[in-house]
Amino acid sequence: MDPNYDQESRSRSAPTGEIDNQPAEKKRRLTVEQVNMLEKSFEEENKLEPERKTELAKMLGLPQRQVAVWFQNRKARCKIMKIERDYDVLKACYDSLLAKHESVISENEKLKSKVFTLTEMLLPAAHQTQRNLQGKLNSKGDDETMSSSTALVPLANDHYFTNVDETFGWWVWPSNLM
Amino acid sequence: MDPNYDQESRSRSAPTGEIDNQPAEKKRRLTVEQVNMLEKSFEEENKLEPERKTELAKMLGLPQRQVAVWFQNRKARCKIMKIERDYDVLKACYDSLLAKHESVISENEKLKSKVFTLTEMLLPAAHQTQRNLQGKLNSKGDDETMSSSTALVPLANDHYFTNVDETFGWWVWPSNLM
DNA sequence: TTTTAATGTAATGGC
DNA sequence: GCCATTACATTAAT
Repeated sequence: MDPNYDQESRSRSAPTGEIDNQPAEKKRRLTVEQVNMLEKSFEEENKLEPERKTELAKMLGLPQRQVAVWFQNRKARCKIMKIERDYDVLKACYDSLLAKHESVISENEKLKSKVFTLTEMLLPAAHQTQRNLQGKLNSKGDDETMSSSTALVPLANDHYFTNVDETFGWWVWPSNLM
Repeated sequence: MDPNYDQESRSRSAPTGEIDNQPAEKKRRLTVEQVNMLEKSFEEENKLEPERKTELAKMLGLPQRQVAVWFQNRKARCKIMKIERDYDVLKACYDSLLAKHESVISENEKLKSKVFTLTEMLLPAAHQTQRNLQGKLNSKGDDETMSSSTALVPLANDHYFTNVDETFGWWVWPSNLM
């Protein structure tokens, strides 16, 4: 499945070679063993102390300079990988929050509807109270024509429910209902 | 300010062997003029057709290969810059949404409180209805000890208001209030 | 098969 | 030592 590119074909200089003996050649590509060891070492400790560098270089048969370069490049790679991970994490958070937000919005709508319903349910009581008061004041009542939409209490509508705090700002509750 | 390198190519024979004939040694860095021109050209057109490549190379005194490589690297840089920009944009969106979310949550709390208040306001009416029913059933009423928290209707609490749909699921509205 | 875009990796030089 | 830059290699896609 995976193309087994052998590690020997690319690296012309021997793995044991200290410094490339070929003058004009640039050596490329470390062997998989070298990379594995470097990777393992990097995982253990991101920072490369001079001592470790020397040790690694000797173990891998590489110039210290190359080991140091490898670590630097590895760190750089690490950094951009981090950026990508951060993006993915943030994206997930965003999506999650968005879902939650929509859920709350939905709940909000239901609550508004509920408040509306409850308010309408309170209208007869308010009406009753009002009628009682009126009955006491002028002992004359005609209430048959008064529907909820023409009640003394203004009919609640969407506008009133837009700002929750003001929903009942305009109305004083009858004392017998408080 | 900038070290003026000559633009003659370097490069030795590569395994894949490109057109490399100049024996000149390692010259890295391009001059600012070269970079400026490449940059300008890149802004105009991200894609590098062979013709443009030839023209640019001639204009800059660089091997075509080097121009091509520069464009490749420039694209790569472009990409990671894009990732960073995307992150920033997403972050801003997230913060904005979070603020909105919290605002809605706050409104939600107020609505719940409102529903709670309205429900309590409805209790006397419900109580009254219940008392009337009881009066008809057993003609015996003691209601003085009945506070809102011990009303026949369960007292609404936070739990009941957590899920809006169930807020009144447990209670049947008295027919005279519907 | 040839070319190239995209990606990965090694190396250089400046600060 | 960290960083951006340059260069080369490799793989996928055409």
